[in-house]
Amino acid sequence: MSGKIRVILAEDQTMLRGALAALLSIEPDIEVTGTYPDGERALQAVAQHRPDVLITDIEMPKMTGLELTARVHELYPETRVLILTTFARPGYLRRALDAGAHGYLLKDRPSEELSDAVRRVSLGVRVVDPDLATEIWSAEKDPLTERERLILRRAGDGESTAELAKSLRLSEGTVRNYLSEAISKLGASTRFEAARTARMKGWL
Amino acid sequence: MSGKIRVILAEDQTMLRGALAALLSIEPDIEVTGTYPDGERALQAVAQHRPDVLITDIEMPKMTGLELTARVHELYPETRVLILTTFARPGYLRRALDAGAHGYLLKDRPSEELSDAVRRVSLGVRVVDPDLATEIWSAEKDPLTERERLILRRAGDGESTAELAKSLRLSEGTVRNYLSEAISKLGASTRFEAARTARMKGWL
DNA sequence: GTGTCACCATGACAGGTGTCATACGTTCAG
DNA sequence: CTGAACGTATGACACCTGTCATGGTGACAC
Repeated sequence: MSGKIRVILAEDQTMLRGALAALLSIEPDIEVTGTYPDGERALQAVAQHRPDVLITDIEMPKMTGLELTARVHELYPETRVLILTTFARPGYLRRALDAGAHGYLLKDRPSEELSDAVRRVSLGVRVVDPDLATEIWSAEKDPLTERERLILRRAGDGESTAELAKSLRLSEGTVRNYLSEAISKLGASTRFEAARTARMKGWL
Repeated sequence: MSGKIRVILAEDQTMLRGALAALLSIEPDIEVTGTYPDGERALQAVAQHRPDVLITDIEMPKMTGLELTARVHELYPETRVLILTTFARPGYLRRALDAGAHGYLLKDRPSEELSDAVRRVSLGVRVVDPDLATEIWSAEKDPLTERERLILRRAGDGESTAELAKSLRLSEGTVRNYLSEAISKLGASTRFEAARTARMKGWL
């Protein structure tokens, strides 16, 4: 056989990051090559070390786990991606799979499942939380366009119309149009309500 | 010497619970007696096993870590309590210390610090995150009046000016005045920003 | 008793927000 | 090739929001 399964870990909470590394290092057939607190650094590390498996959180600074997944899948398809997240949102699962993730594991699953999932993902087997897998069929589809989603996310974080317009080099009117569209698609009545709704569904 | 330090762990996120247990079990002088997903069960376990140290999260189902700390401190004072939480809020730290906690460690600290904190706490030494310890003295006082706090909280949850006015039997102008006051007291520029700030400081 | 403060109110104003109608270029599927 | 969907843009309108000035009440403290 080809030696240990080489794993890189991306997770922003430091304590959890260290603890997961310890957990995985116990396994004789798994080797943790490195751990990183954000998507950007994890991506660099994947480029350098070409691990067998990348375990990544979704909500992280600088680059989300979903973006990271897409990049890794595109640039280094030999590296399999296992998402490890708190969020049991069908929207996230769908986007993770679309982005090329091989596994989707929840943080409230037993820790014993992690090494198992790593092994299976490293062999190219899909590993998806069974409850979520069924839910994904009955879930509504994200009605937002890429642009609407981006703008709604940032507006929800408190950026003003003017700031958004400037930083995206759009007119303020255009920004308001996108928000208006998003608001009506989500049945909300303000940008903040819309952002909350979308977040809950996992669309941001 | 008196053998290993016996530890009980209370943490609701299953994956983290398992990973922390693995992390601690690596240490030759520490023994994890049991791990529990909520405060009630942890309390029972403390009663049974009388561990040297109880590590507990704050936000947990059934009984919060702060309640748990108070009970354990009262009933089994030989068991030292180490709080392990995401929240760097002076308010939580103060309440934890008042409840009799011996340590307060943040989840974004390096995982290496955990076993160290356990050892020190087991010896009766206080272990408090240094940044937080200073902050607790300089912590600002809540500048909001009762009315401002109430209205800001509900506005932050998405209630509109009109809804607030109707349900509180105030004029819309009055509601806007309170919000305006709160916004300026908190140095914010919208009601939502103000609500977020206040929430972060633990004032809502 | 005279301040001070929380509470409540009104009116007015500037600026922000959500909506609507309309339009143009690009891309991609049929 | 045509239409649909998307991203972009403008202008105009009604309404919402935050601010400010100003004033009234009652409670409590000095």
